[in-house]
Parts: sequence; C-alpha cells; structure tokens
Amino acid sequence: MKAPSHEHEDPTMPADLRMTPQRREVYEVLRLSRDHPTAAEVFSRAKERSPGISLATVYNCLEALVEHGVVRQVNLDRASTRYCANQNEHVHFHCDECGTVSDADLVDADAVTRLWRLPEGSRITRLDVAIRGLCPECAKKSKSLFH
Amino acid sequence: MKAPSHEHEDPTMPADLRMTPQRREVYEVLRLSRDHPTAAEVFSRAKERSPGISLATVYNCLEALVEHGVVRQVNLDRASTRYCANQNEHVHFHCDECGTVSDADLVDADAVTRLWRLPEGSRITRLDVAIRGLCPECAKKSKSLFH
DNA sequence: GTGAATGCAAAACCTTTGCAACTGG
DNA sequence: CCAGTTGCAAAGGTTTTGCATTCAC
Repeated sequence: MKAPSHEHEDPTMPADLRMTPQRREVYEVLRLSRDHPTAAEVFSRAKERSPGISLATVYNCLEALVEHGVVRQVNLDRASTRYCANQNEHVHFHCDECGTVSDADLVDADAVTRLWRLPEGSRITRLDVAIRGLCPECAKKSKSLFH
Repeated sequence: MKAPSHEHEDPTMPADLRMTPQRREVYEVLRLSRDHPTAAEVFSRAKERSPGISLATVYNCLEALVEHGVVRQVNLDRASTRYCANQNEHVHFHCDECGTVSDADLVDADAVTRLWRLPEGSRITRLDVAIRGLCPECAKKSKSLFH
C-alpha cells in the first residue's frame, strides 16, 4: 500500500502559511539544527542546498515562520537573534564560556507564575527566560583548573 | 557640626570606578528614572543638565556602570537596550499594549532554577526573565472593550 | 604625571525596506 | 490570475571604534 500522494500537505505547517521552496528550506535547516543558528547561519546552511536563496529572503521566511508559531526567536542580550524549531515549552541556557545555547524543558508550569510579585491585575502572555552560566563541559574544565 | 567634606566618596560606588562628571550624571539620571530608559533617552535627559555630554560617552558610562555592577541592562527582543539602577533581584514586565517596562520582585530565586530540567553539571551565574503581557491599566481597558 | 575617559565623526553591524520580476494556490 | 514572495541593493537604527584632547587620581 502506498502513502497518499498529497505530499505537499505538511501537517506541521499551518494551512495559511504559503509554502515556497525557500520557506521549506529555511524550516528544514532549523529542524535539523540543534544549535539555535542566527539568520546569517541559517542563510549559509540554506545556501548549500538552495544556492539562489538571499539573506533578505531568509529574514522574510524566518519572520513568517515565527509569526505562524512554527519557529521561536531567541534573543540573548544584544547578540544576533537566534532561531529554533523546538516547539516544546522550554527556556534557553547560554554558556558564558563556549557560547553555546541549549534548551531546558519546563518541569513545573504551574509554579512559574508564583515566582514573581506582579502588579495586581496584570495578565501574562509570554515568558522569556534566559539562564546564563557554564555548561557541564565548561564547568568541568573550569573546576579542574583549581583542583 | 558640619558633615565631613569627603563628598566624592560615594558609598554606593565601587572604589575602582573612576568617577567623572559624566558618569555621575548618567548614574543620577538612572537613579531618578523608573521607566528603564534606553541609551538615547539617558543621553537626552543627561544633556539637560550636562549639555556637553556626548552619546558615545553615555554608552561608555553605561558600559562602565554595568561592568561594575551598579546598573543593569534590560534587553527585550530586538529593541534598544534599556538600563536600570534597581539593584534588587527582580525581573522585568513588559506591557505589549503601552510598551512600559516595570520591575517585579523575585519571590523565590532558587525555585526558578528547579522549574526547568537543566543539563546535569551545569552552573548558573545569571537569570534573565522577561515577562510579557498586559499591565493592570491596559488589561482593564482591553477587558472593558468586550463587556 | 599618566593612564584612562571624553567628544566627535566615521564605521560596523544586524535588520528592514523599496521595487521589479516571479510564482504558488 | 494576482496577492504574496523573491532577490538585489540601498537605507535604517543602534552600538562601537579611532583618535586627538582633556581629566581624575
């Protein structure tokens, strides 16, 4: 039995997001990346398989994907915006030493809103948490310098 | 009895931070501001009392103050970096509607790090939390549109 | 006195925009 | 078919930098 031939119907994509080869490529790059690439990095990876693609288009595609909720933006200080296709509720851990950005999954969603004393009557729509520190590898190295 | 004349000895300032009129002015602007001004806003407020000050110097001063731990940077998405002199452990609440940025005190800092599954062996040095939503005023207005 | 900070302008950097050509649904 | 997307180059806004001058300690 063959699979149905409606291969253009990607269930992970919102129906109102017009799919172009470039958007597919940009999304594919992100789906295969675990390192939260910047727009420039997405551009250079996408160019390997789609040489004609332009940086402005990569920005356009990323914006469209973000607006449709398929991709998340990651902003850390003033550095270039990074992007990830991980749709789980998670926060970002940024290593001060090696600069890598990794995901940390949410364990207790209910407890989150009790951690801060918000003004009475305010409503929360989004939570951006960035944790900085040393990743396990760098923590081990820095420790070994002193022992 | 007069106060001692060592007025240059500001106990809130680290001894190794060389004080210049510009740094004093920039810090004073921030101390008197509750609205987390951007560098450009600090510049324009500082100019009122110190007309000779330059934007590059404001950036220099802010950098020095941040590095010495007297001032905190506030980054929200790609918007201009904002600055605050509030040294309490706190997070930032950003209203989607009116754009204001306010402080929210942290109730339980230790709990924060337990809400997410961090990589085994990682060490935390800093936590940046940005909460987005509607401030009490805007929440009230948006509610009244529907009732 | 001397290393560090200032002010100015120019550069760097990331991101957005204007526009003609093209294309997905 | 045609609104929406692309690619290019140019513009935009924020932040940094080079350098001569000035200043705080």
